[in-house]
Amino acid sequence: MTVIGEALAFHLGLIGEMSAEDRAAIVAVEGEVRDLPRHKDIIRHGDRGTHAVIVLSGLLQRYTIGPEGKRQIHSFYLPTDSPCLETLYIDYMDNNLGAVVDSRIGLIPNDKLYRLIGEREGIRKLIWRETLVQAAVFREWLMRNSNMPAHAKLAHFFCEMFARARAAGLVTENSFDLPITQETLADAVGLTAVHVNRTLMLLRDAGVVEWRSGRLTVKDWTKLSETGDFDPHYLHLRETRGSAPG
Amino acid sequence: MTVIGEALAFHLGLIGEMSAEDRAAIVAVEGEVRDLPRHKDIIRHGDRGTHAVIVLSGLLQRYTIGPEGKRQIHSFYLPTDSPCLETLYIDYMDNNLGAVVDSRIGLIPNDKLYRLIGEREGIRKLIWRETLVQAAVFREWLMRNSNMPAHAKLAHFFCEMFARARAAGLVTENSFDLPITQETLADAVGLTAVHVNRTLMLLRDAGVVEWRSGRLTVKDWTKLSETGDFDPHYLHLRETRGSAPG
DNA sequence: CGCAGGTTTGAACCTGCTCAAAGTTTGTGG
DNA sequence: CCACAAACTTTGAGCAGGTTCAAACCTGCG
Repeated sequence: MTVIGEALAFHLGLIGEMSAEDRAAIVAVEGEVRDLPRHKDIIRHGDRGTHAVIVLSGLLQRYTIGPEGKRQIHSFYLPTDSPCLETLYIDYMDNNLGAVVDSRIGLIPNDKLYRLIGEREGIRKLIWRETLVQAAVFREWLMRNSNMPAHAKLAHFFCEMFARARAAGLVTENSFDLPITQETLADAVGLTAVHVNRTLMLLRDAGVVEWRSGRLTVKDWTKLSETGDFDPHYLHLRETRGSAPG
Repeated sequence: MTVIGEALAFHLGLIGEMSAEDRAAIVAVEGEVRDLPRHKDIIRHGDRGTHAVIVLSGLLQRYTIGPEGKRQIHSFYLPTDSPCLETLYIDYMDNNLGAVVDSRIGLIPNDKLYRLIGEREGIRKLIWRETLVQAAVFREWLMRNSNMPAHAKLAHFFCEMFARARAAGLVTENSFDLPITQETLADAVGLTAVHVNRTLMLLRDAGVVEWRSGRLTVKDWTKLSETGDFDPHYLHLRETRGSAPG
């Protein structure tokens, strides 16, 4: 039983059923634990992925840099999230993965996962499913960033992060760590830092959310999810009621 | 050997190597061929996917409808494309799949694919890979719709469709069928039909593309791909030179 | 205590939106 | 093969949400 295996089993358990045997097999997975300082990348555009990554603490981001230096963030990864399962069957990366703040990650050699996938159908299903859920999240971000006005974008974003944090057991008292800057948030939702700032003040004044020193508190979930037109289905969590706090 | 199996084998062959045995197994796959009239959906939000879909002729679109009736298109599917491979391991759909114009599709029962996936590692890899490539496309659309000005969005969109059409062997004389309306295009790139129209005229006047009666002709690939800052890597095509015409 | 990174503010600007109407093309029935 | 309707494209003019650039203001940290 390893920290990494433990985290992976926990995470996969959030999106599907797992037999005791499968769980045991996953929990036994070993890998390298590594500390990743803030702003450092672990995977770069063009790399050939050889390891799966799992977040143990901190926060990671997946992003690309556009031609005029514009950064588009594709997703954030909370502790127990595992980006890069896609490296299993994609030859080389078309985006970057880096640490938003000092983080601790686990690296699992793809070989180990290939073996599990080949031997255990249940695990194969779960890992495959995990990659599909991530695709669903990308689609939702596409919808959000293409079609929503600024205040709805922010609300939707907060809802997603809250729902995921909650499922991962990271929420206490309706708040959780979201250690990103307004600039970073702007790069995620496709707005300017300035405009994010102004919009944020509206949400704050409306008593919907509080966001200070890297910790987000949801003051009024109903208003927040209505503002962001948030429907957690796309996260395909087993416990979909995970969307409402309580 | 069936039309459906044939098409699927061809499509998977575009993104990875396939052994002769695997090819034979795929080509033998049977399914139901069905005609889908324009604007009719084959899969709806909330459905439980039981079949994989493969486009035989026409054009499909994947989309969601927002709260104010706004439609976001997530992707278009050209002949031989196969949306919905994800239904294999996702319980229910979080989006719709419908026909843009009268189309002919193949329906493959998931059971048949489960068997192939379980028995043949090569096929498993290819199908999984296909679902991952689609995720990469969603990420690219996210980037495009979040960060690019109108003219670049259109150019990028045309580049992608052209590159994919070309890989699928649908391009002749630098042109291919793109039977969508400006309204539909607007819903894909996150603009208004009016603004799409105006932007289109600029590209046309600049001699970059011609788009008339549902057929797109690329007049100047270099200018087009520069305008759209298009890099075909994310399509993960085996023949990535598929991006340049000629 | 002072600095660096992050947040807040202001004011002018511009891209893309809205609404509404006029053209044009496509398809259908007579 | 024409006539008509429906669908799609084009045009205009005013408007607004979000951007830009620049400066001031916090806040946490060494």
